[in-house]
Amino acid sequence: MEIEEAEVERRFEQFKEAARSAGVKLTHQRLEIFRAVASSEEHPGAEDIYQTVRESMPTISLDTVYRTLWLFIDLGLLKKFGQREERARFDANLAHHHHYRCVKCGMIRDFESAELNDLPIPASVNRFGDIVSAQVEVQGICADCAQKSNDVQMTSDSRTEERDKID
Amino acid sequence: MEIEEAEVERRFEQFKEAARSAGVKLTHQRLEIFRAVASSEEHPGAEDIYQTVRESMPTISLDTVYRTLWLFIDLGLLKKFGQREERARFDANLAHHHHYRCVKCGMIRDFESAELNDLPIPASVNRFGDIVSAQVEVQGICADCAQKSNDVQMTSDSRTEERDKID
DNA sequence: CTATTTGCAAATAATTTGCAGTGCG
DNA sequence: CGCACTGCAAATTATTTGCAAATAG
Repeated sequence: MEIEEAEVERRFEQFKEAARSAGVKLTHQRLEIFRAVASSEEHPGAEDIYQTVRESMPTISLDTVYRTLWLFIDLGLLKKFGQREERARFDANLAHHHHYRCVKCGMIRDFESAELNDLPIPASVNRFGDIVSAQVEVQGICADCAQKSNDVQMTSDSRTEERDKID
Repeated sequence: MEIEEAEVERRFEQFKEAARSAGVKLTHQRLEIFRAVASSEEHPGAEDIYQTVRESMPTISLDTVYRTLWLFIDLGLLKKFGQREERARFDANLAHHHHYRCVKCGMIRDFESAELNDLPIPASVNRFGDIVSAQVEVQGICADCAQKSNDVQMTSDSRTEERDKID
């Protein structure tokens, strides 16, 4: 279940470097939280990470785990699985299709592609289990959001507000 | 923003047929909820659907919307966007990669594929906006879950429990 | 008629926030 | 030694549940 030690170390060094150059403090909590994520191939949730880190650091709080994870994501040191889905979204299109989603506003649109319906899934995937279906998720900035960031142009620093709305 | 009327009607007739053969009652609420999802290309959330249906049916309650949506999904009349992510999950693998996920237990694993890293995204997708990245999501039943359902075999009807755990 | 389904209000679960104390750089 | 960071507890948001009244077939 664990990632190879060498890879964990590599991720870890890269992390420390990036954190320093971003000017964030390398606290014990942050190091442990990063290590917990980097050494798991489970795509753990916040609660899982909390439980893991607690073993070596019993006083850590769950909210520190959350704050730290979002911080790392802002810094590009971690990714969320899929975009953060704050809520369930529904689809009445039962045909095989693919998705485009805007990373700014969360807009999702379906599209069809016969070619993408028949993807060359590597044989190695079979080691995980059966394959039932597969589809493509495309991420981008939708036309509306591109428009908006043009409007705002250099009139203000929109970073803070963006973090709220999207991820 | 709306789906063509003909397509909505097609989905709607298919829905009524399927609901009848599943023996569920075709209440006014259910018809309106289905119509709201089928006529939107927004992949609306439960709250969005609630607000839409309320316009024609002001006394409907949000929990009816939820119950109805999950019912439709059980019946295969609707799909959720992505699998229902009940919580955020994190990934320290920053390289371009793809995902396998078990639809039973939610297990997620990364895999690499140079071929899938360069997908032929149809040009029509550009109408939505820029493309930043794209990856493949494979769904299946993982080896563990396949094992388990073998173990249980015909000893009991596991349907109820499954609904809890997965979707 | 009568089992389903609904609306309401209260319960959960995941995540976020305000605040005062703590420790990294 | 100051400001970023942390822990705590309370707040919020999405979703679920128990129960009595309403209704589809």
